[in-house]
Amino acid sequence: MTTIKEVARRAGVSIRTVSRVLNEHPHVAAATRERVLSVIEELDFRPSAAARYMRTGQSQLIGFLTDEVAQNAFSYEVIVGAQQAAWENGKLLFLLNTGNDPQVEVRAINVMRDHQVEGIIYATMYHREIKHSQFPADIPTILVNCFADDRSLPSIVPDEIGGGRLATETLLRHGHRRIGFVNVAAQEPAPLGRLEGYRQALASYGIPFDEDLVRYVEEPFEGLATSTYDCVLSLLQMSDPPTGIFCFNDMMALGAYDAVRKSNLRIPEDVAIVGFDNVEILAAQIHPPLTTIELPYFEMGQLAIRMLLGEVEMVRDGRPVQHVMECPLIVRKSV
Amino acid sequence: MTTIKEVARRAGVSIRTVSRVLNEHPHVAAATRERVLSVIEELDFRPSAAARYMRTGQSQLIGFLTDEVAQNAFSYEVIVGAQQAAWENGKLLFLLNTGNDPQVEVRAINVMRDHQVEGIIYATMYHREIKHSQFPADIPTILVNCFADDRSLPSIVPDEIGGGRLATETLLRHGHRRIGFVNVAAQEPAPLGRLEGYRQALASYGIPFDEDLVRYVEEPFEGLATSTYDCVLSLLQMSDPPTGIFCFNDMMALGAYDAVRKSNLRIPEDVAIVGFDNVEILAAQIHPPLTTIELPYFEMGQLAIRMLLGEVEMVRDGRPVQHVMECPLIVRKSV
DNA sequence: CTGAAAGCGCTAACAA
DNA sequence: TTGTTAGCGCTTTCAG
Repeated sequence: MTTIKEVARRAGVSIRTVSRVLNEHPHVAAATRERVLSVIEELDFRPSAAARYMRTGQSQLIGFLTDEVAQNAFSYEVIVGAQQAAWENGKLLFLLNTGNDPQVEVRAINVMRDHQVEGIIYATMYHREIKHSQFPADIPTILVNCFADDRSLPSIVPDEIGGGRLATETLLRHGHRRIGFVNVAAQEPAPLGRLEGYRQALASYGIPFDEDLVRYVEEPFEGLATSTYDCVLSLLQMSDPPTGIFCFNDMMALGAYDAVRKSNLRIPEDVAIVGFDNVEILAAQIHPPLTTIELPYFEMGQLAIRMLLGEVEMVRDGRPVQHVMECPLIVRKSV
Repeated sequence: MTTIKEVARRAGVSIRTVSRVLNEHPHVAAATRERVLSVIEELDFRPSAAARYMRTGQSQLIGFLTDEVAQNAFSYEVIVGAQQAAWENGKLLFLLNTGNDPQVEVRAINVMRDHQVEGIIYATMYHREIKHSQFPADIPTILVNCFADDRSLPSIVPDEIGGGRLATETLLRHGHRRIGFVNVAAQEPAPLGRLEGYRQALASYGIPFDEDLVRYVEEPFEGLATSTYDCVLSLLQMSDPPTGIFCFNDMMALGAYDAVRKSNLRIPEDVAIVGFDNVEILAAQIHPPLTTIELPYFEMGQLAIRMLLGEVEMVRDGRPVQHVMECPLIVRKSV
C-alpha cells in the first residue's frame, strides 16, 4: 500500500508537509502544495482511515442496526434516507441486520463498539416498544420506528393517530358518513393509534362511533389480504353498509378491492378506499391507484442522522426527545 | 476509552499477555488467563478494530455498493443475503447507495479504499451491462445482477433464459398451447433472455412461435400494470386467444389479473398466469395467489460474499467466472 | 509462560 | 514555511 511516507519521499518533503496538504492546512507554500498534490495523484494515494482515526479519535462511522427492516419490502427506505444523509456529511454506515435475535443484537452492538462508531441508529420493522437496556450508555443512540420502555433514548416514530385521522377525514371530506375500518388485532402503536385517529376524525364530524364498522383481521402476514376480503365482504353486506373503507395497510386494501369487485361495486363511485403505508409497488399499480397514507421512512432515516450530527436536538428539558413524524396523504384514485 | 494498557495494569500483567488472551493464544497460564478475562469483563473492554487493523492489515470490512438496489422494493434482498453471509464470517458491510450518479460512484469507491475494504460488491437494480473501468484493480470485486462490458470482473446474474423457459413450460405442462407473453420493450438481458426462454420452451413442445402472442409494454414503471391491462385485454380478444399468459414481472401480472377479470374469465380455470420476480407482497397477497418465477436475490448476495471469501471460485481457466443463478418456480394458484 | 520494545500510517505539539 | 518526533491501541519479534 502507498503510504504518506512514500509520498513525502517522492515529493522531497517531510511527511508533516504531506499531512498538511492532506488536511488543507494553511501555511503551505503553493509550489510545495502543488508538488505534493501531483505526487499524490500520480501514486493514487489515499490516506488510511484507520490510521487517521487512531490519531483523531474520529471514526466517521455510524452503526445502523435493524431487527428486520432490511427484510421488509417498504421500511428499507429508512436505510436509504440514513445512508444518504450520512454520506452528505462524510459519514459511513455499517449495516447490521439482526433478524431479531437478541444474541446477535448484543454481538452486533459490541462490533459497533469495536469500530468506535460515533452513533447508533436502531430501526425496527414495526412500530413498537423495545428494551432500552441493551444499548451502551456511552454511544449516542437513536431509535427509529420504536421507542424505549423507559423513554430513556431519543426516538423517531410515525404519527399513527394523525395518519388514522387523516385517512378517515379524507373519506369524510368526500361526503362519506358510514366508514368502515379494517384493523389488525394487536396491541401495538400502529393499530391502536390508527383506530384512535379514526375515532377522532369521526368525533370531529359529530358522527357516533359504531363498533360494528370496525373489523379486526388476525395477523400474521400470510393471507392478510384474504382475511380482509372476508371482512370487507361482510361489511358490504350489512343492512346499512359503509361507503368508505379505511384499511390498516395497502396489502389489506388489495383484499378490500377484491371484495368490492366481488360485490359488483365500483371504486371509488360506490365504495371509496384508503390504505396506509404507501407501498408504491402496490398502491401505484393496482386499479384504480390507491389513495393512501405514507409512512415517511426516508425522512425518518434522514432525521436520525441529523440528530446524531447535532443538527436536530436529541434532548430537551433534560429528557430525550421523541420526534413524531407526520404521515402525509398520497392522493390517487380510490377516493 | 478503555485500552489494553489499562487492562494490563489492573491485571498486573504486561500488555503482551493481555493480547495473548485476547487472541486466544496458547501458552498462557490458566490462572493468568482467568485474571485477565475477569478484568476485561469488569472494565467491559473491547479492543479497537482500527488499531488491530493497523497491525494485522485485516480490515474485516467489505464494501457494498449499489446503484439503486436499496431503493427497490425487491432486490434489496441481495443486501440481506450479503450482510448475513458477511456477519457469519466476521465481516462487516459498508453500505453505499450511489443513486446511479457516476461522481458519487467514484467517490464511494475511494471511500472504500480509505477504509481498506477487503472486497467490493457492486449490485445493480436491473440486470445490465456496466463499465468495468471504474473499479480499482487491487481490490477483489464482484458484480451482482450485472456484468462488465469486457467480462473482466467475476459476476453473478440470474438465469433469465432458464426462468423464461420454466415459466412457459409450467403453462405448457398444464396443457396450455396458446401462450401469450407480455414483455417490456427494452434491449436488456431480462426481456431478451425471458423471451428466448419462452421461445425455447415452445420449441421443445413443437409449438411454432406466433409473433402475435408476444406483446410489448413500454417502460417506465409508472402505469406498467395499466399498460399490461391493455395488452392482455387485446390478447384475450383475439380470435384464437391464449389460455395462458406469461408476464414479464409480478407487477404486470397485476394488470393481467384485472384484464382477465374484466373479460369475465377466471384464473386459472379460463386463463392461467405466470409472473416473474416473486415480489411476495404482491404475489402472495393477490387473489388467486400468483405462480411466479423467483429471482434469487438473497442467494446472489450470499454467493458474492462467499466468492470474496474464497469459498467459491472467482476465476476459472484464468477468466473471471460468471455464475448464472437458477430462478426457481414458486407455485401458487394462478396456473 | 511472560515481558520489553518496535512499528502499523497518520496527526499535531514543538522546534527550527 | 517546513521538519522532527511522540504517540494513538494494538500485534508481534525476540528475549528471558
